[in-house]
Amino acid sequence: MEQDAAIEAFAALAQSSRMKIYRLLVRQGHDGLQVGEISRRLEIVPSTLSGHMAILRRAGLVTAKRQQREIHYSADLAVMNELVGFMLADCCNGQVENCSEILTLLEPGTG
Amino acid sequence: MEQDAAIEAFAALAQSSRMKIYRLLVRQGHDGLQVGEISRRLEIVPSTLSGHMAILRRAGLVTAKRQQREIHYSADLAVMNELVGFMLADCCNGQVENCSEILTLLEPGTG
DNA sequence: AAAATAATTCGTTAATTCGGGAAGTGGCGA
DNA sequence: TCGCCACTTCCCGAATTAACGAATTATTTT
Repeated sequence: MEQDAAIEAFAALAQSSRMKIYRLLVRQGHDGLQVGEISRRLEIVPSTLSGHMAILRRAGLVTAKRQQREIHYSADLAVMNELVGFMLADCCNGQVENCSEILTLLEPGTG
Repeated sequence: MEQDAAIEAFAALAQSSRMKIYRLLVRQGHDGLQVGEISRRLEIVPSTLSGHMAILRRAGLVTAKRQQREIHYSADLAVMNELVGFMLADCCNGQVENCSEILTLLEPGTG
């Protein structure tokens, strides 16, 4: 992951509606949701929502798949991993023993 | 972690200079760096840098400690953990077996 | 007490972001 | 093929964000 990609991902998540969308898709799992359903659940008008989806898509955080008339979006969790790896790379100059915090970090399902 | 806090953290990192600052501090480990040193290394003028440090500080991503005349900043890695936990909470409706991706995620030092 | 150094706050300007209505695409059923 | 439905693109005003010089606050040195 490059810095520009990381910034794009963070910027995508640094907005109330988009964070709700992403977290909703994370909860939905692999199947995801179609745009209309997201629109109804989060009460975001289609044009606005479409813009948000494009931003999340460009950031790589979600993927789109057309099914008949609808477009299904789902969260790509791997990008979150890359993001964290990038941000914490070479922590404590690689002397991880000086930095035990990081070892206990990042256990899934904590939040 | 609340949504507003998460947004504040992401917004703080969604900016080129601030991401460089944060990653620099992550590499420096517990001791951190003083503002003047960050200013020299990243070539950011003091007033601009000060604003960036305040944003990172308010987001909880870094902590400041005065030592004589200088102020030392260091990264607080725990917040990154909370952030990821919050974003991925209830992944796949809690059925983690449907969502094995997350289990292989987030191994430190990957990036 | 005055000068020097470290960092922050203030004020201005330029650029970016956000939300949503109107209009445009593309796929599907009658 | 005509219309409908799901979604996207275009456009706009309003609000937010970014950078930096000048002035300010806080701490140390002489």
